[in-house]
Amino acid sequence: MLTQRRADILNLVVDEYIGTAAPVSSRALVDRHNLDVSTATVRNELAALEQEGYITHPYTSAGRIPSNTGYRFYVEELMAEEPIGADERRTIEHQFYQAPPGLDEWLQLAASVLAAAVGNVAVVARPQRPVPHLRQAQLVHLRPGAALLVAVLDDGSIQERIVPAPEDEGQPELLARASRLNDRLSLSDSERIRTIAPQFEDDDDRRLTFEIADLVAEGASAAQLFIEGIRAALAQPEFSTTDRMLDAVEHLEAYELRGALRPPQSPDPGARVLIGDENERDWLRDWTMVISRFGEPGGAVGSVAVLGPTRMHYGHTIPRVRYFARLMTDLLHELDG
Amino acid sequence: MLTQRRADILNLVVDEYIGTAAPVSSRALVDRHNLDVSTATVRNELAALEQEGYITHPYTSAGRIPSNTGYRFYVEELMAEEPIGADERRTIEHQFYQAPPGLDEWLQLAASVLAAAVGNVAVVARPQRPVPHLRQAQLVHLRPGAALLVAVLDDGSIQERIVPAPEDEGQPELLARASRLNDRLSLSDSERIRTIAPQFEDDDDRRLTFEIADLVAEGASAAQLFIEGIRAALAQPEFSTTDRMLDAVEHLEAYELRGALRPPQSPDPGARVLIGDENERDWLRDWTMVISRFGEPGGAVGSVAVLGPTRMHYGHTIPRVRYFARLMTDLLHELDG
DNA sequence: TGTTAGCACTCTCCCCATGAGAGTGCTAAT
DNA sequence: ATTAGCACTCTCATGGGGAGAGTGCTAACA
Repeated sequence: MLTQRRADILNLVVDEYIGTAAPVSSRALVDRHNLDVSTATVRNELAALEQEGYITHPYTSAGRIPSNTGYRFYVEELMAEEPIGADERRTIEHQFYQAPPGLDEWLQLAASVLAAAVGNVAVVARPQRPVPHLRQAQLVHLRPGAALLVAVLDDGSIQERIVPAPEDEGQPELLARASRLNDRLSLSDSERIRTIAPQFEDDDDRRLTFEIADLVAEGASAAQLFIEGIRAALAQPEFSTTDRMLDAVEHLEAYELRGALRPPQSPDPGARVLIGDENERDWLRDWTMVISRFGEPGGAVGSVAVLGPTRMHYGHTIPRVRYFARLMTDLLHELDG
Repeated sequence: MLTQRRADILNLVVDEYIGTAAPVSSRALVDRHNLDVSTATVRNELAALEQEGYITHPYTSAGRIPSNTGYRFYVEELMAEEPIGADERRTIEHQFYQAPPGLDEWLQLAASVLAAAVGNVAVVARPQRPVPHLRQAQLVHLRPGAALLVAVLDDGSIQERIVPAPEDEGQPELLARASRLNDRLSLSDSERIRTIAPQFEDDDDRRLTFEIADLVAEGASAAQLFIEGIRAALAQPEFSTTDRMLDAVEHLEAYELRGALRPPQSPDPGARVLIGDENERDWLRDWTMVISRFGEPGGAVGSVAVLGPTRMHYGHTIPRVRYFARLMTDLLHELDG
């Protein structure tokens, strides 16, 4: 365990490094935080902290930089959380009540406001149920022999597909068909829909039922992501060379991020912090991800996450990720009545 | 007008510069294209071409670089188009027939295949009608007092919104309402829907009709964009400094690109090429945009575009943009029967 | 035993001079 | 009209040098 003074110094080193992005010297610590010991004493403590693995040296004679272990200790024991002031809260919530109401609008807004608040990449994943159920299916006549099948699921998402339809049926017949199907299939998951299908006498009904089962199953696959703040994140000194920037750009897109976030099982009240190699993906080795799940247990669950360099303003970012997750939970409630 | 030889030399300069991204010297021209004149002669011609504004000098004694006028002349008079081979065509089309059928899937695929084919940013805009019409509206019961209003438009897009509903109505009543509304509103544009609204006796019907008119109007606003190939474009020497890369990243997002593409009026058979300051947006000053519209006149019209540095492989890019526009037109036909 | 002043040592980074190399423009000859 | 020849210009890579920032260590001190 670290002595009090050592912990204090580690705290200062991390704070300083987060602020300046430059290796921290003993002089800087003493001068800027009026410690009542000399730089030599601080140097001794720094050497000890390095010994124990909390900080490193880029080269023999530069200042100290926190290691991943250092960051982890900082996040768990030292960090002072920067609370969200009433003003900030009001400004943010105001934007949501001014925006046109609607889940997608709000998710988009959340991503961009959060990104602006933390100056890093913000990712918001649309809430999903692990097993979505059909709320209602609809058949829209397109032309003889083809219709648009639209399925509204219970997590609020809409799936669509063009399907073959009986040549001689127009909109009225399709409406009748849809209501016949809805009577039997409404509120079922795709598995159940598939088991019901064979019970339909009519060939077309049966075929359409399988199509509906497919659509419902699709609803459980990839969640839609809202990504913002790439430009701000890339402006940081960590990406000062073009190749690092290219690497980042390559990975900061929906497909890759979906993999990094992974499907949420259930909401969690706090925020998980994954620092550097605590992330599974290789390309995230130099990144930190702060992630929180929102929604109701048993209901649709989404994610709010912030991605940035390991040198991240943790005390600022973590409470804000938590706050946005809570906010989204509240907004979901509002939609559900 | 340029003499034949001068035009030939300009052609070579542009080809060479497109290939190497380095200023072209008289020596390089003579050696690599076994001209039967000396470098001195070529230098005289280059000086003349510079006089007439087709090429420039980065500094006193470097090779020549095409100017925007040079590129324009090249595109209109000199460029050899690189036709799309049967193999390439087959590979591309194969991907579309392998993909799950559906407009969005195809648009996404088009963006990513085109981006890979030209090594630059590809943007595909979802087809829209200038004045969309309602195909069918649907009301899905969410909870007492609220329903999801879903509108399917005649360009295949789906708009949704949560709306208040009479407290005591369940799904059956809402279905009846929807079919009542559809009978009157189907195939109307938002303007007409608004004029029909007052004819409804029932207050809720009237209110819902206005909501539907809103949704249909929204369908005419921002087109959905599919953007791919950012990473490839940024890897080019034009973006060799981080600030240029940051600039590019900042602008290469849906909101900005929508402005740059502007809503299409009607399909065009060819491809428009906008070089450097021929673009309206300031940030596109160093970019070239090759754009083509697809769809049927009078129907929904979308866009296929490629964005890259003015030093772009025009002979390769232009036919491919044209080809993808034709391909998308064909695929639209397939969806419409 | 913990703290501190002092100092030698190390490493980076910026600056600048330098020289090679690439290319042009011009002139005079063909 | 073309070309050889040459002076001239500008870039870019290289390396040396010096300033600056910081450390680690030692020896003195409370």
